[in-house]
Amino acid sequence: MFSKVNDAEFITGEHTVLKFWNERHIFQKLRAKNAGKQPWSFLDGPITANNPMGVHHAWGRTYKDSFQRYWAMNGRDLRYQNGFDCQGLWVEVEVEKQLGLGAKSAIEEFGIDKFVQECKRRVLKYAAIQTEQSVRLGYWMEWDSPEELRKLASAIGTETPVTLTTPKGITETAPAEALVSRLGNPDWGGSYFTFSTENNETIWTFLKKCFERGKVYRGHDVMPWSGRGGSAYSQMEVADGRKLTTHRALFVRFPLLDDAGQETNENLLIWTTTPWTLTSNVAAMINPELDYVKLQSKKDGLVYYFAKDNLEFQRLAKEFKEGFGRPEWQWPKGTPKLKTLSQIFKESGGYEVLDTVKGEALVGRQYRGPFDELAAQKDPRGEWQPAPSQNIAADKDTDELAIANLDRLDLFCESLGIAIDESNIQQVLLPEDLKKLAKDTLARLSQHLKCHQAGIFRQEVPEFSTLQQAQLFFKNLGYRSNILEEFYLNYERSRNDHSADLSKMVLTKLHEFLEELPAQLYRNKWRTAAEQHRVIDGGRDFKGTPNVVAGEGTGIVHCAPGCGDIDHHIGLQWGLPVLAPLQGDGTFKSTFGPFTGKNAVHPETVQLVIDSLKEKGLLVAEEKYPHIYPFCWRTGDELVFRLVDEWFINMDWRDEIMGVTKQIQWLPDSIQGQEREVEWLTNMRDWMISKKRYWGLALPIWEDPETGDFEVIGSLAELKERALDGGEGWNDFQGHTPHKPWIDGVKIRNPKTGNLMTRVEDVGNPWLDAGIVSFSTMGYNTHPDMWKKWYPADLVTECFPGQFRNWFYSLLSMATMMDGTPPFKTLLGHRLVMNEQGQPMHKSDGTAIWFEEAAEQIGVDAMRWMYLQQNPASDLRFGTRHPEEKVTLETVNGPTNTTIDGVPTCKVTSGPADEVRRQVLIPLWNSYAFFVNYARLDEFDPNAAVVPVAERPEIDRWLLSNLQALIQQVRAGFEAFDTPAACAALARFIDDLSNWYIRRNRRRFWRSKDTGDLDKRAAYQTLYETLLTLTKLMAPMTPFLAERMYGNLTSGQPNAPESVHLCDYPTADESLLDASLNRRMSLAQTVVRVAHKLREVADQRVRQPLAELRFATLSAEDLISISSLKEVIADELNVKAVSGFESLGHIVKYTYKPNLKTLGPKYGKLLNAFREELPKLPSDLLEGLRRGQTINATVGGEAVTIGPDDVLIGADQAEGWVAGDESGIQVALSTTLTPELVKEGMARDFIRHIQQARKDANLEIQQRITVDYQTSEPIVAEMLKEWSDLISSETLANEITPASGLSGKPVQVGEAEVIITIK
RNA sequence: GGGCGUGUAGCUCAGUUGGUUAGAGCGCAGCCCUGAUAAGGCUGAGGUCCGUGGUUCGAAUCCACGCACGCCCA
Repeated sequence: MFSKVNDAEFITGEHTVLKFWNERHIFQKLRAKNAGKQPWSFLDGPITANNPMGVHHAWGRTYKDSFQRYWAMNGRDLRYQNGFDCQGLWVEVEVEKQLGLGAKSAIEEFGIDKFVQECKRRVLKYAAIQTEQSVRLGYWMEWDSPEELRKLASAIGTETPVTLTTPKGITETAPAEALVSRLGNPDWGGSYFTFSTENNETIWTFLKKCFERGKVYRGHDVMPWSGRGGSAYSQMEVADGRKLTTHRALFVRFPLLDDAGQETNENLLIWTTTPWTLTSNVAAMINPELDYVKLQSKKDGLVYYFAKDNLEFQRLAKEFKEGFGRPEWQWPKGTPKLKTLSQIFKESGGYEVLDTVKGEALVGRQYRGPFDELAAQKDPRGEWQPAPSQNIAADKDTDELAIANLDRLDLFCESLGIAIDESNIQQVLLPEDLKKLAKDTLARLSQHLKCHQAGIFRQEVPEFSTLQQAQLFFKNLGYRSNILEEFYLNYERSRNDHSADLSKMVLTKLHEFLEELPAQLYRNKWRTAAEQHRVIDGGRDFKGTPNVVAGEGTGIVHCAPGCGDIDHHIGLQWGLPVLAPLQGDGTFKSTFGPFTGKNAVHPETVQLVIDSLKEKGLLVAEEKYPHIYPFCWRTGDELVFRLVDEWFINMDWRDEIMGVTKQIQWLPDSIQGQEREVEWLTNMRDWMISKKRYWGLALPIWEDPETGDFEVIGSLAELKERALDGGEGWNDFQGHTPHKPWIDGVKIRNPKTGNLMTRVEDVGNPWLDAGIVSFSTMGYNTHPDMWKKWYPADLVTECFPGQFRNWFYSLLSMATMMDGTPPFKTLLGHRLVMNEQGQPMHKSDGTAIWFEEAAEQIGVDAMRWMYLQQNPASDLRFGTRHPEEKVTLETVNGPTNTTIDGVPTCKVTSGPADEVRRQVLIPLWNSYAFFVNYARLDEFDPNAAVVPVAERPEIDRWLLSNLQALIQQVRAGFEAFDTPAACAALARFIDDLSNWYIRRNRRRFWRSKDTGDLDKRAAYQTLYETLLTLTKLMAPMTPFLAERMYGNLTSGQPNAPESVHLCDYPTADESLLDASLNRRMSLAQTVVRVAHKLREVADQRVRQPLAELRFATLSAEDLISISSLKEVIADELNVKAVSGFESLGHIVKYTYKPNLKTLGPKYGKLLNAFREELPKLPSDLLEGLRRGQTINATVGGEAVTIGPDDVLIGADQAEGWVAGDESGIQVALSTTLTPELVKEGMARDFIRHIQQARKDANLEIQQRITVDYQTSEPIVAEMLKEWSDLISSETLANEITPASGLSGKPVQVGEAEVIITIK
């Protein structure tokens, strides 16, 4: 017997279901049921275990859970392993805050070991929290018990043994560190933690493979650096610490040199706010498109170049008046307004503008640097770390440019693609040949440069389109030979002067140039900074705006590749030497003469720079310059940019990764994931895998401090062997996880030198941790059979913006290196969760919605449906958090007014969730409630003899047929990872069920209980079957609601599985699928829809019966189809008669329009004539078309043949009828009312009002009443004479009596006003 | 600067190989239905289909150029 169903109360219902699952161990039963069957492999992307979950995490987790539930119901075996991302700076930052540690040195004082244990503790704490939240979402995974995780968290860092019970029921007793290092291993079960030893060790395996292929190398990068903090900062941290400050800014001249290397009286004028960086100057950057003035100072006759716009530019004029964008950032008192350059030169004796040139003209000019006397400037290599030399060799081999012996000019020409020999060299002079020569030369230059690029410069080589462009490129590269110039001049001359000698000269110079080019390029590598000072193109940033602009400076920017981010990038592009002046503590290195040991940002250092420049006569002017500058948010010190050593993986095997990428299905299609990933792979740089921090993967790189030799170790076993074989420190390390600081004590012997090798200090990039999981979590090293079973994953899913270069990238590249295969078959990406206005939600302004706030206010089923129905390619506008409205949440553990992390809980509203409830969940629930509540009254027995479907009424067969179609659609949706399609199909079906089937069939359920007729039983059985199937279909999507409905529908059914999630997923019964029935019903629904519209037009409410509806169709078949459903139509529309006609010509005026789609191809240009003339053809002729005949007519003066398909027929207004049409079906509705019809309409109104009154009075369905009414209209009594029996039986009224003195609001019965009361 | 994508109703978005009167949901206005329904249905108002030019009998759709926005890259 079913339990009575009341309001849905979705959220408390979810709580009940959670308890039910828990108490009955449903998840465990599901796993047992499918154990050992065909696997379906899902690989979870690790969630950062550093904060509680927000609603944005729930989207992906809903996909993950729904697909797993779907495949489990299809009998597949699953791993159910969740993942936590545990290592990295994000954890360190939070732990530092928590412990009040201000700087890197503070961490070291605190103790790296204790710090690392704190990081583990935090991760375990949040893993426990996220586990609880995920359980609330209904996310079925093999979860570790949150209590066990908390137990480990509190014990970490102590030696006391702890007893851990794992999800697979194994108990182990050991110190927490040892237990934690093994979390997630296949024997224990439970979530994987990327800090586990297996995860870290598998990354070692990967890095070893990279090393064996010669891909690991040491390079460098320039990072924001805090001297006192002793650490590099991320962009985010930098943004936090910005402050307004005043620097001593300098205008400095760099004397330009002539071709012979002698100083001229011309100078570049540069400007800097960081004087200390001048010590490491290498180049000067200009913007080639900008105009530069050539200005002569009257004081000493020196000539200066700087941006023309800067001469009169009022620098910081706006900031002087308005400040720097924040109220507290006003122009500092005592700092004078900035002078224009014009003013500065006027004050020192005046100036004269000699000329204006484009920046392009300066490119390649050499100059004398401001601190060339320093040893660092004379070091031939600077800090440049060449890429592995074998790469350069390899690239040289691919240089296909055949530089043949000059004696065989013909061969050379041939290599350039010009067929010619020396005997007819005259032909070279033909303009076409010159053109071709120029074109081919440029192409060859591009190709040639690309071949020699590696290890020398990084600038992308364009396909040169002009010789000037090529020349400029070479100048940027510091190419100093004049051969190119000569070639260029000869080429220009030969275009006008066709002589064989000149022609030969062109080819000779070209040959010489190409021959010399590599030597020139490689020579640059060994030139000192002092020898290489030159003007270069400053390039553009990622937005395409030039790095160098006129305005604040001089339009010439001094470039110190070891001291600035842009400088570094541009420097690498053009192959400049990199001078790194600073040590880790922010002081100068020993190669910087008088600066050695001085702090870069100390005022004394600035003074020293100024004094030195003055002495050399290079200081043009000095000023106080206020600006926003980054400071260390911990120490308050000014940040500097510092060159740091980093470790890289050379990604020159990108083609292999692309090959793997292309074997994967990337969803959704519209996002072009594969193309994006391939594009990223095409453009990406080498992978920087190191980070100068404490908590993370210990990079398994051991270095010989003397020679710089390094080795990558592939496993702890290998390390142990090496450490015990002549190394040291293994015994002290043993018993600890391979993290800093413990691992750092292990040393190995360099077989080449016999020196001890020490591990590099760095930790790893955290994307290594996440990228290895397709190997580590499936046991690649330790459980190879298991790995073979589960690899590759059938699905991974993740929020995609950003992941193409993060997780997806690391998964793909690591799998390519490890196994050469795709780590997953399908990737389903989804976009971001936004607020209702489409804006991002922020933690800081209180608009971020926490998971539990949404779960306990919106309901998890509604949330899940929202995610699943959302197009994954679009942002989801989830809802709004109202930070000012605090609320108390009723959770499964009782009321709370804070989130799991202690934030006060606030009101959350969501339009989309309301809609889901209104359109899907409530109609479904109401359908279910309708069934259950009538079935209870009727004592319907689900086990009663089944009425064969074939014997059930057509509408039952229609519903069941539609249900089979639905099963197919939902299955197809899941299998294509297209949940929106599945949701849409379900929503449509639920609408049909509720608003068509149930509404149409209500009366079949009302008949008194002892009737016991087959028709009624058929109705119950049809609806029961449908609802039960729906619960199974929806179980993966709305697991709670489905479980509740299923539980009640199957109560007292001993053979039914105890949970909907233990059922098999429904399979369509094709024998019940009746496409023609579905089509017929859909036609009838069309007729009904049109007729409803017509009632609207005629202003006739549905309760008013009408005499007749007539319809006509294009095909006889449709006419029969609709006729078969006449009763349905009549009843639905409240008309007395429904009749089908071949033509409605007698009551309807037909309109004919040309079907352009079919006529277009046949008659093309006549179409306009068709449009005009066809409707005007004689109506008897056109009528033939309606009967399916082909007619001949004259259109546009031409004889044409028109078939029935060539016209579109519509129905227009007629007299006494209203008429309309849709999709070829014409419908006419009689509007003439007889007194009988009017009275019947009144009766229906009367019933309706009584029913409303019953409802308002909350009467039970079966309760009987008496009715009083009062009216001044005699027609009411007349109506009742005829209709009181019906009214009484419909409303369970014992009597209907006229009365007087009734109070209450009169209601409309037909035209009459009546007061009706019930009791 | 290069590549990719997007531009359709107040908002969010569909729109098939080019075809007639460009659709849906939300919101707004009105009406209707309802003894399962705190739901639902219908109608209406609301459109320079980003702009310009081209191809075509016919363009939201195809092509070219431009504009705006987004993403990726350097």
